[in-house]
This record gives sequence, structure tokens and C-alpha cells, in this order.
Amino acid sequence: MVVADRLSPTSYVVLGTIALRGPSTSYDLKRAVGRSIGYFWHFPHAQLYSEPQRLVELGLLEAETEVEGRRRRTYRLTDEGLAELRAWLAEPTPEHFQMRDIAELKLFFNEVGEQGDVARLAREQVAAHRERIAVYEDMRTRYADLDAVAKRMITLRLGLEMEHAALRFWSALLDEVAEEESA
Amino acid sequence: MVVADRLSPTSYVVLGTIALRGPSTSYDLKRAVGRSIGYFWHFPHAQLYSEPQRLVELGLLEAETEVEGRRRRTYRLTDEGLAELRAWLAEPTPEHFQMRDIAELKLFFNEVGEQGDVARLAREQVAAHRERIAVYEDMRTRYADLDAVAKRMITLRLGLEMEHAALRFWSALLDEVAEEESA
DNA sequence: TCCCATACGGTCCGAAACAGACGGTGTGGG
DNA sequence: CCCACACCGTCTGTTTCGGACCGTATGGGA
Repeated sequence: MVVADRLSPTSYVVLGTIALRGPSTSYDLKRAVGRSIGYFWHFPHAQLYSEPQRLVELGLLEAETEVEGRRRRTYRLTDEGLAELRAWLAEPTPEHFQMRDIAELKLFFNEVGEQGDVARLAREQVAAHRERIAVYEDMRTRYADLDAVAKRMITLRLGLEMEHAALRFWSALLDEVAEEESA
Repeated sequence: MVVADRLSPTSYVVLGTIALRGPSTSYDLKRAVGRSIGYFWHFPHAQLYSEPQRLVELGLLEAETEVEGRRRRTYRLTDEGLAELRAWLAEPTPEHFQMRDIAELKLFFNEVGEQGDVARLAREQVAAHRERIAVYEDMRTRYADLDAVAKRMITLRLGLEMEHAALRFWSALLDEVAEEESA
């Protein structure tokens, strides 16, 4: 799917939010975002106006212009849009510095996806965080007795704490989901 | 200090790294960043070339151009640069969605700062995370029995886990630092 | 010896993203 | 009737981003 690489996280926020809420105007999106994922995912409201337009051009949304009163555009998901969103949810999450964020985003929109998506995501995340923890632990032992960098180690500790917390979360989630599936 | 608002996190990464390593070329920065804070703070290497130049213009760095061989520029901190960096470390960390990142950054460079900086930072962070946790808990109880959003709650759980982890870290750090100070 | 692969060191540029100022349009109340 | 204010949206100049691209050394294999 070629459109996919013209899409950014913001695109999926828009698609996902419309998928959850149904047809929406930009302002609706603005408020919805502010009250929900806006808590952990930031972007300037201006993009909530330009992004849907782009998505219309890509055929993932369709716009309907109100004639009476203020001319507001209402966007609704096309079949292609829904397909794209679901494909994204089903697709492996590229490991990356922003990994946590992307994964959170996918998790947030999970209900739009398919059965196994959450489990897959969780498995990936468990693996990724384990790996990261290994890297950090390695750094820690390697520099353990270098006084010069001792002070910097503290950041590492924070990193480890966070990684462990994430790992705990995804592991627990995986367990829950696995149980459900086998039930 | 008027220069301060021409500075971005990236600027402080540059200043801080040079403060820690001593005079450095852009390439040095590139590698140093890659091996240390690059693990949790991303940016494209191109900025490690343009940013120091900007900082020279602002008087926070001075450049020395090697004549023989390849013409590489070595940057060193000026007194103003060090002052600026220390001021930043001492300054309250604006609460923000990116708060965690900024705080991590300050923590990483803490050894350049003054005595009380870490404690102050930790106190701020403890307060900020507590507040955030309160907000999340509030959301949770408020939406607790709305089936419609039940699936979305899962993200909230992740958020809470992470917040708690951060809170634990900063609290522990605060204790340690406080002990040291009173000793 | 010469050539090629690879690491080093750096520049450049088009495309997004960003912050946030700005500007209309309803609407309720004094 | 008019003013204040919340609503809704646009626009713009600056940064940032990713990543393609380009020379220069180096060293090791043919």
C-alpha cells in the first residue's frame, strides 16, 4: 500500500479518532483529542485542520460541506481509510526511539483493529523492552566503576525504571489477552 | 537573559555535552550523543553541525578552526555558555507534555549544575507526577462504568504505570539527595 | 602496488511540523 | 442593541526533520 508512507502518526490520530467517534468536524477532533489522547500525545490544533484535507486527497476520508449556516466540513471514514487504519494496527511496530509513543497510539485505537492485534503488539513490546533493558544493564555493568561517568548513571537508572514499568504493563496485558483468547 | 529563549533542548544538549567532554568537534558530539543521551533523546545528526554555529553567534561557544589537514572546527564553551547552561539547570522546569524529557535532560547534565539543582528538580518532578496521577485517577473513576470507553481505558492504565514509575524514581532520588545534603 | 570497501566528517535541501497570532461568526446578557 | 466572549478556523514565518549526497582517509586483499 503506497499511501501508507505518506501517513504520519498524526494521520492515524485523525483516522482513529474519526473511527471511534463517527463523522466529525475538525473542531470535534480538536476537542476529542484534547480530552483523550491529548494527554499523552501532543500536537498543535492547526494540524487537525490541514491533516484531514490531506487524508481526503489520499482517499481515506470523505468530506461533506454543510451549506447552511457556517460552512463546516464534516469528515467521515471511507472504506479505504478504515482498511488503512486496520492495516496499521495489525502491522508490526517498527522499533524506534519513539516506539513507546507509537505503541501507545496503537493501543489507544485497539478497538478498531482485529482480534489478535493487541496480543501481537504486546508481544512485540515485551520483546523490545527486554532488549532495551539488556542494553541498559550492559551499559551499567560496563561503566559501573568509572567514576567519571558515575553521575551520568543516574539517568540510566531512570531509564531502567521506566523500561521495567513498561515491561510490567505489557506483560500483564499479554497475560490477560492470552487468557481471553484461550477462553 | 534574552538569549535563553533562542535556545531549544538541542542547544542544551550541545552545551551540556561540551561541558562534560571539553572542547569538541561536531563529529565528536555526534558520537558522544550516540553513545549516551542518544539512547533516550533523538535528533538528526545534521543539527549537531548547525546548532553549534548558532551558539557561536549567540556567544555561548567559541570556535577554533584547525588550519592543517582537514579544516575541522573545535567548539569550546565560553563563560557565558557555561552560565547559561547552569542557569537552565537551576531554573524550574516548565510543566509540559514533554516534561519527562526535559527533566531527564537536566538530570543527565546535573553534574555541571549547582548543589541544590537535583533536589529542586526532583521535588518539582514529584509534584508534577503526583498531579498527573491525580488527573488520571480522576478520569478513571469518572469513566469507570462507561462501557463505550472501557477499551480506551487501557491506555490510561499504561499512563498510570509510567507515572508511578517516574514518581518512584524521583522520590527515591529526592530521599538520597536530601540525606546527602543533611549529612 | 593499486583498488575497493568502509569508516570518517560534513553539507544541503525539500518537506513537514510548529507555535501562536490573527480573524470571522454566532449568542447570551446587560 | 451592543459588547464580551466562546466558538471555529486560517495563515504565516521559523524550525526541524530525514536523509541523500559528497569528499577524504585508511587499510587490507588481489
